[in-house]
Amino acid sequence: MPKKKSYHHGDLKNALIKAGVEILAKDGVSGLSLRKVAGRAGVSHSAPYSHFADKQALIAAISTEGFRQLYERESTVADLYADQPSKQLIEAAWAYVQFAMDDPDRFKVMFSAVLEKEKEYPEFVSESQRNFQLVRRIIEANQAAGVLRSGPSDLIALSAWGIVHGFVMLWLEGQISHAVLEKSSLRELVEFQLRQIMLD
Amino acid sequence: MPKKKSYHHGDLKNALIKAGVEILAKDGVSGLSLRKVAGRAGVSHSAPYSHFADKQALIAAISTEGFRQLYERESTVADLYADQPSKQLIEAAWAYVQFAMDDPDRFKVMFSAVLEKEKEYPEFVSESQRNFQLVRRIIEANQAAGVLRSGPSDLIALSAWGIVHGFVMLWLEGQISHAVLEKSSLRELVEFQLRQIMLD
DNA sequence: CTATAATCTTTACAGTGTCAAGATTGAGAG
DNA sequence: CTCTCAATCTTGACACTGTAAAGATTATAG
Repeated sequence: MPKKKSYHHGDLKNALIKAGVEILAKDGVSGLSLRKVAGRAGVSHSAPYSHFADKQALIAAISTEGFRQLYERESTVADLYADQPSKQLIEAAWAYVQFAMDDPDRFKVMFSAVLEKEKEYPEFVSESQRNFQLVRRIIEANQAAGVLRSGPSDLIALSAWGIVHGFVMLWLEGQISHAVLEKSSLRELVEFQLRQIMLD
Repeated sequence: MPKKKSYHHGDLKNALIKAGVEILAKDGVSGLSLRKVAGRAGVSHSAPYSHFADKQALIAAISTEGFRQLYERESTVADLYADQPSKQLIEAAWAYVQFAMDDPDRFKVMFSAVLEKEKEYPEFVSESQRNFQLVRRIIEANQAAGVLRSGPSDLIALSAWGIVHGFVMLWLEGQISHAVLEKSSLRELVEFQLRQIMLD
């Protein structure tokens, strides 16, 4: 890990991503500015432009890194419960929710960056597709075990992802009333949501 | 509708909300600035501060108005198919998706404004709760008709809302691959998603 | 009719993203 | 080893942003 104090930073690109994640966690998405990121990395305000075309590009890089870590967590859980499909499904969903709650603002940014920049940020696209393929594998294991209905696994994966993602989003935006939250823990709620698409 | 050209606008508050919605549709969420909104309403750049505490407050008002219109649409559909629960459910979901697609940026803003400002924007809270109660009524009708599993209607409503909302969000952020979209129309996809939680 | 409060304008300031020009330096060619 | 050049970083500038303070205008209540 180079950390000399010379004119050239050495690994500024990654340092900026890291600084961005930290600022995101501390000041939220509205507090994320290029200049603050540069400052935190100990570099002048327009140094980032040597590594990123614009602010969007930095955000895309942060998002990409986020998807990498998400995959790391999800695949670990998936491997751990590879022999118990239904548990695998629920624990993976729970890991997803936890990931979102660990750093809500980064999570939001991950899903508000790209739109149709598929051409501009190919790494982001491939990383997010890798995550979807993992979900799909989990769904197929559950179909084989009779836990989920048969049918096109990509569409069912979309359902499973959608139900969990939708729940997380509604939770993050405070749309889930206290009345509901008092009755059950978040963990129980997530499991209940998923069980809606699981066969008895 | 007063539209005189005097010093006092007459109905600036609503004019600002309207201008905001228009800018949102044209320039997207990143193009929404208080100054542009003021300009479009034909007023100086800090006139909005007579009606809104800050930019967040304007956004909250736009969101609140959005939820009002959403309720309008949803309740119309719900009334129309009141005697066919399963159709009522699917058409309501489809109306939700269409609402999001009509104006994606406004839809996003509606779900990215409040967080825990429950105290600061009570109208927003009550309006969004009104929408949830409507979903809940639809769910209860479907439970009574044996279309949905029995169980706490608030939790099942959360599932239904979550699955549709999650789908919309993933769609809006380009997370739904072309491969999936080529096989089915959006309408078919939405119906497929919902059928995951419906009994056969 | 007049005082007051609401509404709108003007002016000002600190932050922001971005660009252009220049300074510094690491790495390869000779 | 030295020279050169391209990559990297800094400085300075610009237009635009949100927001606060002070002043102008006017509707309306008393």
